[in-house]
Amino acid sequence: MPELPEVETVCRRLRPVVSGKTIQAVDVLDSKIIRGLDAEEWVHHLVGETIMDVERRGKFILFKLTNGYLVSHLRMEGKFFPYETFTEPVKHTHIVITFTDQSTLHYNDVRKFGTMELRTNETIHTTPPLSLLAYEPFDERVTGEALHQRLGRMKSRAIKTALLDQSIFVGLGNIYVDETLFRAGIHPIRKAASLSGEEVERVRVEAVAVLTEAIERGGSTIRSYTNPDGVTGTFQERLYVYGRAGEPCRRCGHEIEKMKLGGRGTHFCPNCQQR
DNA sequence: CGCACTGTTGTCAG
DNA sequence: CCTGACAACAGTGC
Repeated sequence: MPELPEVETVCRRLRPVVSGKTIQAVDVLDSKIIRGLDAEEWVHHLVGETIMDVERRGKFILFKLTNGYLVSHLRMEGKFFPYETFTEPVKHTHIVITFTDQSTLHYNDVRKFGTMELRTNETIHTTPPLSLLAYEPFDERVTGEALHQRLGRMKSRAIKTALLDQSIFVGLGNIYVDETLFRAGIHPIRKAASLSGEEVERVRVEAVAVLTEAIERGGSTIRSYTNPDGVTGTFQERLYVYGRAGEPCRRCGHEIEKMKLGGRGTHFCPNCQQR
């Protein structure tokens, strides 16, 4: 379920629930989720570890362990369900972590795109996947000037495609990139290199604003099937373009359009976002 | 039934 | 290098 605001919301929810707990057992119901190690070795490393903290880097969740980190990415539909006692896993639950106090944490993922892998304290930030990420969007090193320079080298890419590239800008996914470009008044198919410094700064400011507001509202809950983990955001009520094709623009009343760009559904207002 | 679509990203070919 | 297409998977809706 995740872009940066949803992942941040999950981290905030899980942090008080799992911090300080020690792993007693791990059941791997589908090993496809695990990367890098055999399921057996992976489980062996985890058992006995205490979760010291839950952090976020981009769209990754970092479980800080006594030794190293468990790095988790939810991709399209990954979810964590914490339970106070033993609970029968629901459909599409692939990993069950049992703590020494008998509480559990279930990883559920309908499409099985999500991943979990182990990293040491030394290598976590210097090896993929985290080493491939740009700075956090709230980092002061992310300036309009730096972004403008980087985008200026992308001869043929559309601005939307460039912003979805996590090595260029971290945290935006298909919802928030469309919202960012609407707020900045930039058409999604504009060539990244064609944006002026002033336009790039506007994009940066709006991206940070959208991400911040979405975090405050607990993220967006789009395809709203019930989540037992209680993570249901309300930011979907504040969306200007995503999922609003055919509806009137909240700013000018023009009909919101939807097109295909780089294989992704792309929503925009043809009046507010001129080419 | 068939096909398009879905909050992601790693891989591969040109 | 850069870029776009596609795959990984399961479900929903038309």
